[in-house]
Amino acid sequence: MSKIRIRFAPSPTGYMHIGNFRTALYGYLFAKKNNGDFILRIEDTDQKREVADALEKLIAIINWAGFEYCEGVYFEDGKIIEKGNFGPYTQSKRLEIYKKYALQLIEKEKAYYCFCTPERLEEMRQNQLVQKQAPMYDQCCLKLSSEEIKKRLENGEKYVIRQKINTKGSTIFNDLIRGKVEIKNELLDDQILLKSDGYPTYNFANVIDDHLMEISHVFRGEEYVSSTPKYIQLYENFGWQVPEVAHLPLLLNPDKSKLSKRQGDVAVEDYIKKGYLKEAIINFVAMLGWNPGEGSTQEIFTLEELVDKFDLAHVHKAGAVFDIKKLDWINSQWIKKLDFEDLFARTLPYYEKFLKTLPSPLTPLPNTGEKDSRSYLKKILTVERDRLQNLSEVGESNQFFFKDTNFDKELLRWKDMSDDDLKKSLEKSLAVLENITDENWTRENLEKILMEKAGENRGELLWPLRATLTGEKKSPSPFECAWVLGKEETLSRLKNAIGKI
RNA sequence: GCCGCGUUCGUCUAGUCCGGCCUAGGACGCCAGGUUUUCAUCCUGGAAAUCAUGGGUUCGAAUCCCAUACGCGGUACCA
Repeated sequence: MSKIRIRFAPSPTGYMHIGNFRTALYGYLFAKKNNGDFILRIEDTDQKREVADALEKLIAIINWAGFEYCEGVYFEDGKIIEKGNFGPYTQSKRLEIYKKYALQLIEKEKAYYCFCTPERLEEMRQNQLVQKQAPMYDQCCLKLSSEEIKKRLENGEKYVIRQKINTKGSTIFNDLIRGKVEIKNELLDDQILLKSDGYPTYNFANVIDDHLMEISHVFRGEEYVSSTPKYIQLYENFGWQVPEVAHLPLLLNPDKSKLSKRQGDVAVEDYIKKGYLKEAIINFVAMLGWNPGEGSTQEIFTLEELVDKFDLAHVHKAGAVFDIKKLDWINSQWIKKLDFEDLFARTLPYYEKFLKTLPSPLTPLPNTGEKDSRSYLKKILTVERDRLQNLSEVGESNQFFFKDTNFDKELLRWKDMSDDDLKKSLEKSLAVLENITDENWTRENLEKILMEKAGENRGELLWPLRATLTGEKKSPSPFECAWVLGKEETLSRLKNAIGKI
């Protein structure tokens, strides 16, 4: 058996569609699992859709996700480069190759020149639609004599090259996910292989490149199922071996239509921006259409585990609705699971962004006895970690760590406490906290000492203290807050409140 | 319209190939209780699928066969 080679072949359209991302993931998993090659090819055959920087961004996402590939297009030292023995891997650099093969097909009478204008094609299509016929090319240019073709070519007339489809019988192919698929050939259109701008269509370039690059397995979305017979005819026309194909189920909107921009975010970049970890996105997207089978109830997977467990037999045939709630849950699981320093490094940008949204952050950050704000942020993250659904929420629900709190006597009051008792409670906290030395100012100690002092009626001591420190109804425990704020800031907030009662 | 593919709790799914262990299991979400001064985390429990529908085969069907319905996809000088 020849080597397994899978390619991921995106178009640089400006962003990475999450469905496309999953195609990349499955291809990567399958290649790795089977010790095969994973290759990145760029399908930039649509000049109208060219977007600046799209290629760099696309490669950045692949790298970010950790889908290592051994051949194809790379972005290194600010430059786009290519590596591998089957290049170029950028289709716009392969125009001569496509032309050569298209001409070969014409010689074999499996393709022909077509001079029809887009206008004529559109009119024809409308007529067919009105007559309730399937829109299909009428093979008008197939009837052209070789002299006429030669003349029009010499006149510099615009042309495309069309595939001459064999419409007899039907094509049967084995889909690795769906099993046998049969499509009648009479339904196939004489599709365009080479466009008038000299670029190939996706349909043509794919076949040529997959063969030339010795791709063994083609992974692509379900939307290509009905085009597959046309590709197979192409392989057969050239006398090439047809690769194995696997058509992946679609990702769906909540209304079951194909996942689209209109109903939420579809770009991987959007999810990164919102603070979803790559581990969570990969984990989630992998489970949309695949499961480990054998009664496994495991929900959280690393990339390595996925590589180990992945198999085509458990890929679903039906599309899967993209449920953001489950992504949120998986993300929160990963936030808890990740190594703290790693998590902090990834969270820092979100903290910095958050800091900028504050109208007047405490400047400098509360005097915590720390040398820099970074260690202060670390303490906050320790406290926030279990509460985060995604990284961009950082800081938001704990703004009191960054700015002064408003004094609200009613909030401070535990049940129907009198002003006098309230004051006594805060003074008691103050007295206790004042006696704790800087080195004993740890979360554990604060909890131990305060719980001890609070005794039976913990609410009477702890509620006013927490409310004083945070100015919020719902927030982390007073121990955590006092620990993060540090001794000096904690005492200052307490004294301030006592003075106002 | 035509063609293709699909259909198990609201959602992701196990089970389907090799019928009985399925009065259909897990997870998210939801609800209730416990833990917590509060929130979150965590723990326990609950509601939630007549296995799209109808027929057939069989002692027995989510599982095999047929039909129907519904959904989605394709039908481009887009990929």
